[in-house]
Amino acid sequence: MVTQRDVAREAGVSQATVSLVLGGKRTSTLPQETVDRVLEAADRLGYRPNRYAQALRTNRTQTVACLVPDITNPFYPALVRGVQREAERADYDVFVINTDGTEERERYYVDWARHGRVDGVVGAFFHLRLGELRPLLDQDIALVRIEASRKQGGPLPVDDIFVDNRKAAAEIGEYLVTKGHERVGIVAGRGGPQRVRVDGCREALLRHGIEPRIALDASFTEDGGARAMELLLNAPERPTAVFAANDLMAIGAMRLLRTLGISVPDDMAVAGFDDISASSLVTPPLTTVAQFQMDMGAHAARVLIERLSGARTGPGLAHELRYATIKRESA
Amino acid sequence: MVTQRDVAREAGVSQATVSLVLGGKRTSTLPQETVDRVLEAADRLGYRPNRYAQALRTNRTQTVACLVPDITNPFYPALVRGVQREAERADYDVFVINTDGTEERERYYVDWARHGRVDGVVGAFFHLRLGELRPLLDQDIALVRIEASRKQGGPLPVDDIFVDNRKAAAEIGEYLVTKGHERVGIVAGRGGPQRVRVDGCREALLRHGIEPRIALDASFTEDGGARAMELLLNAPERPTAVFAANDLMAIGAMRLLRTLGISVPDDMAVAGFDDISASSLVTPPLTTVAQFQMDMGAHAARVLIERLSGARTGPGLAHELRYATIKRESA
DNA sequence: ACGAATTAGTGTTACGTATTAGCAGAACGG
DNA sequence: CCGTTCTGCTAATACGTAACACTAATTCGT
Repeated sequence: MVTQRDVAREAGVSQATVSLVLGGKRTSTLPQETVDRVLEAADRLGYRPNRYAQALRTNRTQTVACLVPDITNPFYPALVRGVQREAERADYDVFVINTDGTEERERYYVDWARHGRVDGVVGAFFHLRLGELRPLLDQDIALVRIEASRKQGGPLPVDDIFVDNRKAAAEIGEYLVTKGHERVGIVAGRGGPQRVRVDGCREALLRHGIEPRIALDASFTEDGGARAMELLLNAPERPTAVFAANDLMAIGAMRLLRTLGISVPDDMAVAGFDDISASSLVTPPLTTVAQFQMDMGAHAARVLIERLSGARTGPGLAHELRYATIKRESA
Repeated sequence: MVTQRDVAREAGVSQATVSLVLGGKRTSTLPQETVDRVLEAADRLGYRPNRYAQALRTNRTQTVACLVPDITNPFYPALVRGVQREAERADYDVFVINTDGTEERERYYVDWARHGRVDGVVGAFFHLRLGELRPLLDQDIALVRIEASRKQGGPLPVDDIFVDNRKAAAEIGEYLVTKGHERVGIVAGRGGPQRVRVDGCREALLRHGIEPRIALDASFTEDGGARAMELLLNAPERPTAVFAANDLMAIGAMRLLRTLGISVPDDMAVAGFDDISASSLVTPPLTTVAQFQMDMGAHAARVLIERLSGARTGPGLAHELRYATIKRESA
């Protein structure tokens, strides 16, 4: 392992000089000749800075954490990829952490992040509120959140990246109404961003005098979607359309409908949310809301890195990103 | 930030003693009373070791890297999750890196890993051979590879985790034959694990006197699958069944077939490989080979950590993991 | 009773880097 | 010609930890 001392010996200067040259600081305006000599020596020996020594000295780790509920949830890989792309550009490494969307693990990893392993965090939190994230800021760790609705900005330097899930869900609700549906069901999991989606859709329907029947299931997976769908089917006044708060649940619902011989969209229209890759592949293809996760991750990382470099200061901003309703054949 | 010095002051001992106690080494068998006092002080102050200082001192980073082509490829998230689960258990953090399956990026990140940021690497390499990975070993960085076929083990301490893709693909070939198909096409991308899949299926077919027509496309995506399928359709003696070397290509092929009004499986049987989550959701559900990616990742991480802890030594082993052919409705 | 062995620690150092303080010599001003 | 200001560098230090080499006090063996 080549150190600055080795480079210094090779170039006939001191370690301090090597550090000055490689640090790139113009504080002590070294003559070009010396700079060249050092750079050439470093290159010849294949010098690479020891990030751990740098971190110990500077308290900067060139590392960020990306906290997501579960990388195997098809919503998150693209988001993570976006973060990684921008982080790589700025020479940061990325720890990817799964919180499972549990409060315990969210807490655990916020605490973990507080203890010097990272300079900043991009996180999608299901449980933790700003107050509980504050210890991060106190430790001078930058934080960008991925959110499902606009949070009112306080004075803290926490940026939010969000897609207006409420509005998007409302758009789906409106769409179902324009399609002539008068009895609409909503299928959702508990917690996470599901709540605002349910609310948004419901509000839109109420504006048209439609009170949707809402079926919740503990888990927002295919099975959960099927179970919740079953609840709706067994209730009196079966709906003619259903909005599922995410695509997995929508697909689970569609599967149940198929086994029961209920045709989609003729007997039951189905719409989802997220536009996971499977959504365009199922039969019929799913009407849903796309969120451009890669953009979200990339934007989050850019903002985080601006905070870290000092290019961005002051209270955090809410960055609204676009969505798109994708009308396919299921509704 | 609480350091050992703070704990030492609180407990009325020296920093060296704190290090001994927390290091857990029984070298100098301290009396329980002192141990308790130190532990209690550490707990009271909320001491957390500074990993960067530890790394600088010990050359051990408690960090591993997981190199995959692309986290947004549905094959990899579960694999990554498996790695993370086992790494977390052993108190390692995980850098997740996307190589895009390009030689340039694979090289770049092998070089990156050589420079002290990680203790070990779990990697799925498309291009780099053992010789090019050797620098890692020379730097005493452990390496476990994710492979698609058994590699003959040399003396190097590199473990391979693999599923016998050749055999699995052969099984699909056999299955198509038992279904009565006599003209079979194969659709695949170039490079990566696709080659052994193509070979395995082809060999099985040849054993039954069937020479498959093979259509390659540069990219192993849906679009690539559709393009390759088109080649097969335009050729004389159109096949009655097609094996796609991964599910994305199979799904792309099925999509094209649907637009052309060719019924699956009646006019054209389709089989894939990987069992990505979308495969069970498409219509008709796809016959394919499941690989239990989470197990692969977890096993890889366990082996890696055994290497790091010294629990495993000597030449690397090839660890064969199970697969399962999943017969659904598409073939 | 006395040397040897054990116990219970401590002092010190090194890891590789960034940074501050400062030094020797040259250039400069008057 | 002497004091001042640059220029071009270096010595020293600190970051937090692990581990080696010690020591002082106690216990043990015979």
